[in-house]
Amino acid sequence: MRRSADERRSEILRAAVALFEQNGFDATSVEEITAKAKISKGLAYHYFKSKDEILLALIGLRLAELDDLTRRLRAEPSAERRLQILIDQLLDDVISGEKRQRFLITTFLQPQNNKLVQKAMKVSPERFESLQQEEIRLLADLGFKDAEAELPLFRAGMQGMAFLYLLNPAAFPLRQVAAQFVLKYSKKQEQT
Amino acid sequence: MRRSADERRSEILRAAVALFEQNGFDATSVEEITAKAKISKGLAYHYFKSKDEILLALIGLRLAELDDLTRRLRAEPSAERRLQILIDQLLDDVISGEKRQRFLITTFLQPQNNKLVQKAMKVSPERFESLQQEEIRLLADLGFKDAEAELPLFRAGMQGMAFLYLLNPAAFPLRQVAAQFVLKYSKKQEQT
Amino acid sequence: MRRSADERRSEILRAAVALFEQNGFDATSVEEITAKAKISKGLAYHYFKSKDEILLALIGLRLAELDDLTRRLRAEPSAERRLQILIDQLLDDVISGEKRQRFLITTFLQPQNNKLVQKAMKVSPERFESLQQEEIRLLADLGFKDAEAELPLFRAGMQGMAFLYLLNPAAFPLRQVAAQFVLKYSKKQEQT
Amino acid sequence: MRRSADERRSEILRAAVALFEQNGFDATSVEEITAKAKISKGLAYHYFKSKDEILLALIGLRLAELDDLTRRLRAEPSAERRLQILIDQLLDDVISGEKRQRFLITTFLQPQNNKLVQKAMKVSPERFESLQQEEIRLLADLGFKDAEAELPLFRAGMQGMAFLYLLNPAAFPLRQVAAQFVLKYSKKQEQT
DNA sequence: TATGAATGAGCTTTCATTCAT
DNA sequence: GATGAATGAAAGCTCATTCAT
Repeated sequence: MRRSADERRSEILRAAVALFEQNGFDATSVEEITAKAKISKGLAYHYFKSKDEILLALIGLRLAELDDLTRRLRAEPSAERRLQILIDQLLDDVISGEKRQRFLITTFLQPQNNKLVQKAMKVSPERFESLQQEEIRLLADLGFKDAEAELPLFRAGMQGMAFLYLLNPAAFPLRQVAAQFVLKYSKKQEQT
Repeated sequence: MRRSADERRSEILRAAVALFEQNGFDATSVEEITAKAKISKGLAYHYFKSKDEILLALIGLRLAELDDLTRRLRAEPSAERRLQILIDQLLDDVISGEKRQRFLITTFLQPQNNKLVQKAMKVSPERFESLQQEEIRLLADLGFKDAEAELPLFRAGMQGMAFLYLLNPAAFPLRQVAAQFVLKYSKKQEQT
Repeated sequence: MRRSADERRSEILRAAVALFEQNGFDATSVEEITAKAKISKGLAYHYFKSKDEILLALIGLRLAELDDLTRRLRAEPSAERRLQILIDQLLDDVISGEKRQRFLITTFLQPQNNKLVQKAMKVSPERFESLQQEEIRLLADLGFKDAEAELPLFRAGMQGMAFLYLLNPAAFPLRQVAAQFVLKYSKKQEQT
Repeated sequence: MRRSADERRSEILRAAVALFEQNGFDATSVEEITAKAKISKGLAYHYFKSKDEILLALIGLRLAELDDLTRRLRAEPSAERRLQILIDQLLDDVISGEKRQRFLITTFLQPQNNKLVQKAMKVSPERFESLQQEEIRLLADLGFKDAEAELPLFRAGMQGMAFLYLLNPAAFPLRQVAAQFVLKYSKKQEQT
């Protein structure tokens, strides 16, 4: 069955990510991926130079999604609504994409993946810069005088919620905590 | 060379943790561990039923350290100083034990380790309960009317700082952010 | 060197059976099998899921040979000649295939192989039924009024000869005893 | 706990035989044997030079039992009762000692055990000779003119019954067939 | 006698990758 | 493009045996 190269690549990536999420990168064999994608092993190596390249492509796809978030933040004038966009994105990533998020986090944290991760991030470094600018603008618009200084703490709160939920979803009331978080940062305007 | 059982176990664990931190659990072979511990492969299996059991022992050791933290919190009357204890512990874990912390986090997050992690945590479940009680007491003493409700957000901030530092130490000014964090929570007394 | 899948499977089985006969299943390593078949170790696992599966295939091949015997019995009208067919088969199995027979017997008798043997026999259970029917018909045609009741004793005699020969070929005059056995069962017509 | 050497040896052998019967010789480790016998591994090697020596001792014990059978046959004047003694012994060996019998047969048949078996039988070769004399005498007394010529067929019947029962106890009505066998050989007096 | 720490060779199995077809 | 046969290295684990204590 002839398909376009892009279609093929997508099929392989779709199969791979499902298996990586479930069993981890190391515990997933190329054989399993190709079986799930219903292609031969040889063909997978036609499209990807190695198993690592598959992971690389996966990370790339994920990072590309950040651009969309940045764009949406740029387009929204209201600071409150921008804060809500960020929170909604977090909730969606972490609740709908629970397994994927766990997989990405562990991939990024494992030192043996360092080179790979560096490689993936080098593709478009301005990506992170743009998002950060949006976050700073948000904090400034929310009333923080030194928004840049506030950013790390803001991010820590965000990532911390995500992390604790992923660690034990049943034990962490993510939606509720997220609402508290929004409240805390919305009120900031009148303070500081 | 004959050694006592405890000594040997420790040597193996010491070698294992160093390698796990550096290359990850999967990428570390039992052969490498025993080479580093300067013993034969067979002997490792004399002391640990499997490679997984080595990891289990390692996690157990780490969790046991929590008890010490809880004890120190209990013993300290001043809320401000208790907050500082928590922060210092965090800084120490994450700066001095950067690699180890990364290793533990990824171990806990990877779904393929679920059973293992469950097993390790079952050993002493009251451990987490006690620490949580201390954290709630701290927040209450810091002036939070509903300390229990505040806990998740507090923890999110703490874990988020640790996480962002581990993700990219050079890009996250941990000490500085931690200071901000302390400030924010110390002031709470007069608010809410 | 590329070969067809069937060819390869046969090569592996041929090598395996020779080694199993000589040294036993447990004492034969997959490495030895693949060395003898002049292929890599990995390839054996491409064709057989496990070492056990190789044994399973071997047993299957052997059991399939029973069908041929049943067919030949069915086709022969004379009872005397049918008795001779059975005896000839026994002599052939046990004299030409001495080692193989010893290997099969021990494989079937060892309790640790129980599951394997059950699995191998489940493939075609009617096989044994058909052969048994032929044996009963033979005994009936040889003059036994209750052929079904006679069958176990008949079989015991047959198997006993085989067994004693295999136990110590030099000490058991199989051909001669087989001739006595034939004589005894041929005369039955006039008796009982 | 100090015990006599003989007691110790017996304990080890008892443990070993139970495990060998269940899992086979190869699949039983010395560790398992010593655990079952509640002694240390070192001690087992104090009493037996090797794992093979344990098997050797086991076979020796079994062969020694033959002497008792021979003695009982010698002491009994009635041929019918002697036949019954043989049959009873067979039934007992094979029904009560089903697993053990299976283990012994496979041990004797496996070519890799040849040297071991030879060694075990060399201890007292006259043992087999004596029993054989008794069997010949029995057949003669039962009315066979050429008892010596009849012996192989007689033995084949005996061993065949044992073998078929061990192969599949549920499918072979041993007691009933044994009764038929006795009948057949008892009547011989008037024939031939 | 008695222990169990220690070894080292060997086992089955997996797997990323290559390549003839 | 597409297949799957083929490789070889390495992994986790077992085990008979030895030996210091």
